[in-house]
Amino acid sequence: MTVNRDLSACFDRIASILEVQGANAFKVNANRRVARIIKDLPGDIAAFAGNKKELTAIDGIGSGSADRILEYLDSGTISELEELTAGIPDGLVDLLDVPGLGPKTVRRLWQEADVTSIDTLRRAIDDGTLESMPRMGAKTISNIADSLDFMETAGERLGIGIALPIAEDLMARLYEVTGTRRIAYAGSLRRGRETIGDVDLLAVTDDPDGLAEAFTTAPEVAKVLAKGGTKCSVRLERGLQVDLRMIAEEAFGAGLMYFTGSKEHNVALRERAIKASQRLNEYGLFPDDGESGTPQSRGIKPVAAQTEEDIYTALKLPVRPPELREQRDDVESEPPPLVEVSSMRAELHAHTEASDGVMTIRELADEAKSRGFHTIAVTDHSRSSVQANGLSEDRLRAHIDAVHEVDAAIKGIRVLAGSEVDILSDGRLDYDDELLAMLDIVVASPHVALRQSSDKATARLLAAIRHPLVHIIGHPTGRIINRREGLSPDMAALVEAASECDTALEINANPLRLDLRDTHVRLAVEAGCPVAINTDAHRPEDFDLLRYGVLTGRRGRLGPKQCINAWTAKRLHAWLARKR
DNA sequence: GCCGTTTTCGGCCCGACTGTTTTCAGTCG
Repeated sequence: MTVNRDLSACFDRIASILEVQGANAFKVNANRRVARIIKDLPGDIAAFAGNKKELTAIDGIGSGSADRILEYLDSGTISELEELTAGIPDGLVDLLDVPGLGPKTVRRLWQEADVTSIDTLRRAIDDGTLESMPRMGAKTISNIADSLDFMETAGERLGIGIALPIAEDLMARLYEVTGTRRIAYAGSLRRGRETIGDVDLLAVTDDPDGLAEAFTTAPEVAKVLAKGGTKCSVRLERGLQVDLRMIAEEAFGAGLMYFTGSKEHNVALRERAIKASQRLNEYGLFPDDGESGTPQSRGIKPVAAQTEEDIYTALKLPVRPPELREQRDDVESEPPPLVEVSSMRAELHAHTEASDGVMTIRELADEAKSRGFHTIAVTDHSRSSVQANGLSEDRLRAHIDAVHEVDAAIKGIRVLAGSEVDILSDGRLDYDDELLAMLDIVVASPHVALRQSSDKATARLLAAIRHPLVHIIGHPTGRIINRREGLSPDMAALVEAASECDTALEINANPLRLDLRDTHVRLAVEAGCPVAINTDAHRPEDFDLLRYGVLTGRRGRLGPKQCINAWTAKRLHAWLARKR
């Protein structure tokens, strides 16, 4: 799948160079769109080799892009990209990454001040070259310098597990401000993406100035980027940008929809509106009278604006949950029913102090019961996971008895004796079948050899999926977001085998993992294989991570019928018993 | 570059904020 990423980067680069060269903006966008399509493709782009017809069947990929994709798959290069690259200095495209610098400015910097890279830009600021350029005042130069400083310290996008609590804390603070009536988060956070670039907050308030003041002077704010009557933008100390938009209560739905995006979804909705002689913006859906000027500024009453549901309905479209607004489906397609946190009834992957958790079996069971679950599986690590205090065979036998004792003693929840068994690098499991057969549930997970080849990883995971005693494959790729790539198996082959063998693939809800990832979940859903959402709890508070797994499931179109944690106790236990 | 129930050309989403200049271009989302 690294081919997808590399090829996607090629199209992004083509777009960037064209942009700096001043090419038609729509041409630039078309290339960006192709880059995005390839990056989001759940399967390997190499599967399209030699098949132009299937490529152009994808919305957004035309004849020209298809040719360039085929050329890349055939030769590893795109001649057009090489020509474009030869026409500009190395490093020029990097300047587009500087916040506040766009293609027009980069072009001017290059042609008028001989700035061709981040380094030469820094020098041009230091030696005063920039000051001599027209439309380059002290404030602009100071902002560019700040951006360069910011880039040196800023890391990657923040994980949703960090960004969401930050947003919730900030929202709680803004709720305290007099006059605040409503606060919501939008953007990629609301769509449940695994990483977040910036946070969008929407507010309804009787005192916009007071709220803007409170927001921009909050203690965690490091820099105020913008402060206007309806929009403020700040950067927090840990680098996260937060935008606050103040909107009217009667247009809350329109604002929420607009700022939730995705951008591509918004474009699709606007195009839909235009076809119906309407105009859609963040203030509402308006009839288009053909006059110039914004409809809201001319006193035109919106057709819909109060809620998102009103707007979708007025556009004659099905209401789409935020997680499915990445524009991977046509806006007209009916979204399927999706899993919800409240529909989760079982936790099937959790640890106790026997391996690397902190709870006793009883404490784990009590915690699960307090969450309203009908089943909790005790799945401590197996013997090879030495770093996690994995259980020897003898310890596991004693542990099984201890779990069954708690199960007999506690009322209102079933406590299953299980194990998170290592899938060894060659696909064998870490315990003998005889011992595995004594367990109520087996979660098999890869923990070591996470850099092996795609072919080996596929064979390894297929062996575990097909093992007659395995119920669930835990965190199938072993990736850690922003830290470790993990395995890249042929996911299409895995979900097909999982479907045949009735083995569940896990969405590990830990926000550092989210593994399966959303695009993999979608493949699993399409293949019809069972999917589990587990928190992999080591501490009581880890049960709260469930929401991240549910968001990921929803982004993959996972419904409660296919999610084994949402099943009734009777159905789940019957399903587990079939592999015993 | 892509697209098409207005189809092979002509259009392609829309508004806020900033900085600099004095009416708007550029950037961003």
